[in-house]
Amino acid sequence: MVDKRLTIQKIKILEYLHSVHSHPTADVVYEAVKKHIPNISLATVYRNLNQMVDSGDVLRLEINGEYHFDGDVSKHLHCYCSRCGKLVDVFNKKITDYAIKNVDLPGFEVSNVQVLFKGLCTKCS
Amino acid sequence: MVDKRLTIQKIKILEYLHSVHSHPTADVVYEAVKKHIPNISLATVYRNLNQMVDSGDVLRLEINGEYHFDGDVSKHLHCYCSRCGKLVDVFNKKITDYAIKNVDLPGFEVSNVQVLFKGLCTKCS
DNA sequence: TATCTATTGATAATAATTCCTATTAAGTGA
DNA sequence: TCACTTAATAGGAATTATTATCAATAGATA
Repeated sequence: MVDKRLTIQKIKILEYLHSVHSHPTADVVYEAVKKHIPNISLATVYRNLNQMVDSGDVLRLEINGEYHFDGDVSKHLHCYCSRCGKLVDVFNKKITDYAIKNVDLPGFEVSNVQVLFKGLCTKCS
Repeated sequence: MVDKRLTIQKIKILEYLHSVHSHPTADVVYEAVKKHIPNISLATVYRNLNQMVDSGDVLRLEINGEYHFDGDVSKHLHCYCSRCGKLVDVFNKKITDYAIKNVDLPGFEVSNVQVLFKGLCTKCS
């Protein structure tokens, strides 16, 4: 019995996400994967990205009304420049660990913490 | 010389945001303010909400592809139930303070930290 | 290799947000 | 108080990211 099939589309999408640290939007992923699978559909990209988010293999961030996808699901934070739009990773396990340890939400079962620093990057400030 | 005018629309929008803790979407704000200003336009609500976000008088959260607005701009965290969609405030200054103190981003000027806990609420888990 | 059915490609549909423009009304100064 | 300037509004059209639909295709299993 099969209920999830491994297709070239899925492989190439995940491969691309693992090869970059740029937090691409679905459209950017689409353009990149198109180089390997010229007739891939944008719907397929969205469909698979959402599936990967649901299964926990990909992270989805919402910035400025758009979804950004991240192939790195290890605990890390993000930093966003409000002026130029640059979005970068921040590896600081201390902060997420501290947050989870101290949050104290009786009954609430935390599965994920998202931390986003907004401000101005070196070039823009 | 005037460059920002205080209109009834703005006043009612802000009044509404200050009266609730439900993190309404633009549409919900629109329906609420309509009770006071029946012919207010949805575009006006969006225009003013965005203006308030830019000026720092209102907070904007992105959850599930929608903007949610929060009239409380004091430092606090948010907690979101992935199943029922409930979004609640978490007042825990320790965590944001710790995050800002420990983030260590040379050159980056942090103006705001957003912390979102995702998981299952008491009823849903 | 034949079969089953999950997945795809193409495109239509949806929905949140922004844009456009004639009209209205805040704020200012006479 | 009143007229004037122009920022802001109402209403609706336009835009755009994302999702739904469905016949055709291609993974997995035996």
